[in-house]
Amino acid sequence: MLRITLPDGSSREVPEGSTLQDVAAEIGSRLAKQAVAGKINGRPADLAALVADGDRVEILTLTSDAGLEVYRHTAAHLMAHAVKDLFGDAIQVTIGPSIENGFYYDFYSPHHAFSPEDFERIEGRMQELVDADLPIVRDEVRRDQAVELFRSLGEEYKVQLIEELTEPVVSLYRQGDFVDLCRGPHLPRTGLIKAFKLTSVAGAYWRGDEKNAMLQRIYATAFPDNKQLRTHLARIEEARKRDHRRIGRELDLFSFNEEAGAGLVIWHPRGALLRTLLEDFERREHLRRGYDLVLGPQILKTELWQTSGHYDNYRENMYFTEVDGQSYGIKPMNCLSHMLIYKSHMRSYRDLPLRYFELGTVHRHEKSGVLHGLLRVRGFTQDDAHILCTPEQLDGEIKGVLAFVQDIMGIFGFEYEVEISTRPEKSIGTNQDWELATNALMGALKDSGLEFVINDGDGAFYGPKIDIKLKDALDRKWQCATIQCDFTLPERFDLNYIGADGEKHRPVMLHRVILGAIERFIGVLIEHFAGNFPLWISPVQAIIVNVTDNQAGYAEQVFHYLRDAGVRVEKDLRNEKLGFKIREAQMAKIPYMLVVGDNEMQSGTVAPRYRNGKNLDPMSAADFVQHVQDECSRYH
RNA sequence: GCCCACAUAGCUCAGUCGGUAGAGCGCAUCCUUGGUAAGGAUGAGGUCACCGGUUCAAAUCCGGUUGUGGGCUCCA
Repeated sequence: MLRITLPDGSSREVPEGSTLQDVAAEIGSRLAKQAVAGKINGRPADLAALVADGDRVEILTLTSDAGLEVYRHTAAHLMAHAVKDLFGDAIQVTIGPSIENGFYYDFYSPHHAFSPEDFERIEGRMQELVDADLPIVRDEVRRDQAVELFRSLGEEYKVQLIEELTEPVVSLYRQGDFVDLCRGPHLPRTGLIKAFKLTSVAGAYWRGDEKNAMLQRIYATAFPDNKQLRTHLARIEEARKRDHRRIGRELDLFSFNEEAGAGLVIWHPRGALLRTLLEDFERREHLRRGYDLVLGPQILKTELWQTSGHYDNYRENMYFTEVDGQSYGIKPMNCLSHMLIYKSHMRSYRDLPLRYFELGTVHRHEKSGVLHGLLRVRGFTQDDAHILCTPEQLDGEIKGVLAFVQDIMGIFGFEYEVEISTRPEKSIGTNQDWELATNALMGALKDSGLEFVINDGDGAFYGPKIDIKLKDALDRKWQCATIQCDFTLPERFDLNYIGADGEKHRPVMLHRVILGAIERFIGVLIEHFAGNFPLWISPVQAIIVNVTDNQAGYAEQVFHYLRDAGVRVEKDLRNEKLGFKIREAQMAKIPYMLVVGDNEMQSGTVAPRYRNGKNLDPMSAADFVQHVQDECSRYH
């Protein structure tokens, strides 16, 4: 007998030669049925794997992420099998991992571009392979044998993968006549895959390197049953409805125009108002926290961009213009004028920290393929600040920014993830600088009690950084706030201050944004609220709707009263039925509809209806102003 | 930038085999004065993204450009 340990700490005896499947059966018939794979001493393994005396054993089911991952990875093999059956030697298989909510498989297919029309055939073949219930068998062979095998199959990408492995023995998984190099584990039979769907096809570079061949990636998803699959697809459909590009058009917030140029936002009245409200909010919040408002020009001489290093490192992304033989660079970042402001005086340590804040509009020539609604544009406005301080002040300044970020995200109710990126291979600055800055960033995060992940070697070449990523409706993460230490600019611009010792010292610089780019932030904001903005930031807070023409004069009076009182109000006095006007206002997601009929006119009131359909008791216009003010102040 | 797809009225879309353009919504006018998510009638709107090619004939086929979408790479 063998003695094994289970995750709950209990131990169990099983006969010699037992597999994970046997162990599962030993524990319970239901577990045996639900098992998809397992772990032996923490390492993932097939159900067919043998257990040994003293092993720590865990059974994975579809209720765990790890189990679902195995399930989807097996589904990826199933899809590759089907594609190989249908397209044969014309294609080569490469890799196919499971991902969040699904999986993909990359194929090298130089002669056939997969299209959604192929999906049905591929799904059909997958179903046949499921129905055939093929056993999935693990096979371990020497590396050279594996190379030989895949070479004979014409699978050059697999050959390349194996040749780069260091292990003397590699594992293969076979199902029917399909064989794939794979670490595993996998489900024991193809018949266990229940619900899957191919979702999209896209190009992807081999190994994610743009110098390599372009492969074709088929995205798909798989769930334990059809109900869960349908739920997932419905959720994606729901998310599409809150796509900021769609809502932006429906609410008439902004547009793009082919004649104006790609990635250049055109703000319509309501969108421009929303943006202005955000910007006003930002100015207030920055002034409260000891920032100075500054403004720099849109274009600066090219020589200055050479001094800063942007010309050497960022030229590809910049727009240039030349007048009277003088070349200017249109600013892609706001730091330059901030450096010049610092340099405009002799600085004492008593002046520090200096916090220069600018809602700075920048232009960057982003690659055409990356543009995406408001979330990735070529012209945008950052809520940018550069903090110049002494090394001793660095820690406190970083904490101040983190607290700022938390305040603001709390006001909007955003979910976010925090990442810290450390020194990359190609970088400048001394080890001492990097250590100081990295420790300061990490220490501040720890002290702030924020959870974070470390991206080793992912920092900017000029310094480490903290990134805060918001999630959009489709669960994609978008970087908004970022805090970056910068060693180059104080150096390049020879910034200094006179310390208490009477000597010149180099200040430390922090570059930071809170919302990031206003455009991107609004994009995420739209999706977050599905266009139902909180009252304090709604471009239109209320709309007056009259029941008949009879109240038009009274409605006008109320309208002017509210507008004078600072309420962002519109009026709909058209000759339409009340229900029709309510419906339109509702679809425009306007928070309050103020109904005025004969009753209200006689009593000098309005009858507010909230966009969730609830009615408030009729109140005077003055009371409504108070009501709006109260609601706005509750939100921030 | 790369791969694939797409571009028809303000919006959402139909348009068969290449034979000269259609719907709903919206808009305008008129009727209707109606109390909380669509009242009715009539009408106007399109160089089928742009440029070129094939053809007797192009929204339709081919090439290019621009823009858009899904990804990859890159990034706020």
